[in-house]
Amino acid sequence: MFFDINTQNGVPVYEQVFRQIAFAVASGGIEQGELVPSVRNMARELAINPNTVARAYRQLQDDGIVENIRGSGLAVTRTARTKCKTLRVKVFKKQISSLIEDANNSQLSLTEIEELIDSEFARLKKAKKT
Amino acid sequence: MFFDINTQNGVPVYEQVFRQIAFAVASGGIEQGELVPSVRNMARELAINPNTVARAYRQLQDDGIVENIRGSGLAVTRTARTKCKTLRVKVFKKQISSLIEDANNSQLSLTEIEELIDSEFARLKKAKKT
DNA sequence: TTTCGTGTACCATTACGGTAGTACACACTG
DNA sequence: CAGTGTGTACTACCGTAATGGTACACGAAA
Repeated sequence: MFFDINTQNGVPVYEQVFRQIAFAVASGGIEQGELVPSVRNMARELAINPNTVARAYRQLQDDGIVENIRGSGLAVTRTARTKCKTLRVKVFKKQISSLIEDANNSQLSLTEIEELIDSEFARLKKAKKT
Repeated sequence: MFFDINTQNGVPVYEQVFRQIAFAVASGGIEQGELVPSVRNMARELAINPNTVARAYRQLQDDGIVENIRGSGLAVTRTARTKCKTLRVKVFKKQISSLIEDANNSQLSLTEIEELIDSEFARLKKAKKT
């Protein structure tokens, strides 16, 4: 399991841990029923405080991605993979919605916004080919 | 000139002042060459600290929307209206770019992202009609 | 039972953003 | 020149988010 933590980019460490676990689950890097690394192991490996890891794990529990097996650790739930995906979609919807709304509230028409997004996609697709 | 400040929604006060001035300029509410309300007047009117207003004004200067006429106040620049628009577009591009990139980095394909955005637009257009 | 490894709750510390208070330099106006 | 109104720099305070340190409760394993 490879994780890398960047403390310089403004994204909270616990958030990075959360995302990377969720990503590993979604992409099949961790199977259902499997235990995630213990709070302390993970903390040692990443050279961060156990409590920071615990915070990420708590969030994973709140979202139903892992569950507490008392005395053993945290296991990936049966529905985790689906949940990761729908959760991601949900978050994205919220973000895109508020972004568009903001833009529309400050002198950008829906048409203009659509054009800007289209050109961004064109850029990305082109970049991917190379 | 009507401004309303909301201290409960998490958006910094200075940011709200900045946006509302920029919006007023972009929509023609304040003409070029016109002076914006003085730091102290604006502060009194909104019942906030002059320094908070000053911070917003400084940002407006940095973006070339107003300029300092020593002893008189801050005047809307000749190019302000254009600048407001291009600035807004620039900000939006940056936001949409990082949003899409993030999503694409976590199990969402470009195609899926495009579909999500499309459905969001459909929702908005429908909402606008009513 | 004893030992060890789980997660977790609680509190302290730190860092940072936002805001406020004060004092200053300058230019217009009379 | 005197007085008033500009913006601005400097400093300090406050709240909150992020992280770290410690102690606890519980279950598995020997």
